[in-house]
Amino acid sequence: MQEQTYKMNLIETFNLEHIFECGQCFRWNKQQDGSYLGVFKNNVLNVKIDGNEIIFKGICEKDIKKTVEEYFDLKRDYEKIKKDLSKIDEHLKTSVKYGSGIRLLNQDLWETIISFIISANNNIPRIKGIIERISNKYGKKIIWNDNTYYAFPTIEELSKASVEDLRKLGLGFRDTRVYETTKLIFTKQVDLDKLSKEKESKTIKETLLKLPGVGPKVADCIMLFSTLKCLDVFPVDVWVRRVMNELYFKLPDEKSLKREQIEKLASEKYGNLRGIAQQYLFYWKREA
DNA sequence: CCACAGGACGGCT
DNA sequence: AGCCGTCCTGTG
Repeated sequence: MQEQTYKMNLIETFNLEHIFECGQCFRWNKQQDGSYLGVFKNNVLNVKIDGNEIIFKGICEKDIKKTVEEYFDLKRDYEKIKKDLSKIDEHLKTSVKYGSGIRLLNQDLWETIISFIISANNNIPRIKGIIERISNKYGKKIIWNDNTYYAFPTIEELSKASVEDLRKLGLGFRDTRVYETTKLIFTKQVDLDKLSKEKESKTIKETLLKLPGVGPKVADCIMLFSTLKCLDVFPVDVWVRRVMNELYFKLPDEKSLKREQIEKLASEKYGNLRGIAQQYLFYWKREA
């Protein structure tokens, strides 16, 4: 495959750190020169800010412009979203200002499912390591500039892995969850193509919850960070619980609210864009 | 060496 | 229905 380049003017709603360090992805790494390099599908891409330009360069299966527009959610009007969210209250206004360059990536559904099953009870460096090892072992090799990269394995490729294989790669107790989920998806007992066509968030979530290792939080992350792009979910992890409690309830850390109560509040307060609101709040509190 | 951090799940009430 | 111990590994 041939190297391609695409350049566009830098916009307010595009910041490398905000996009890649807000917890939505695990295969992007900062380089010496401040650019980021990542693998998604069969693409290897470098993204660099140079003065007033964003430069995308790498190996792409399809046209790089189309690939980038889709993956970086460039067709969505984040300026409008930020304006709307900022009107809601001061907390949101502050967090939107803080994470002004956040965009929600359109990541491959299959990869996102497995990645977030691995994320359960886990920290980001370890999650990244596990996904890297899975890709190195089961994914297709991609060579660019004499460097070797590995795509995330396809459903079929990962279905070759046994529970023991997965355990050796450091998944811990998540090995059986990944194994069973892969089997359900490979045999189409859970059909991802059908799921992708489904429109109702409620129905999508019900289906995702059938997968071993997918609970309420992981399901919400999959819906928000993949091509499913349901913006009307509100993933509640310990950090979000802390932020919401701190901002709106000020209960002692021990007696913080239940997930359902936080979801309800988010739904009432933030409406159908609450998924994006969650990202601004999360990034803000996590970094600051 | 032990304590802790991080969601799903199953067993219990 | 809700609560709680357990699952595994890296870090301090």
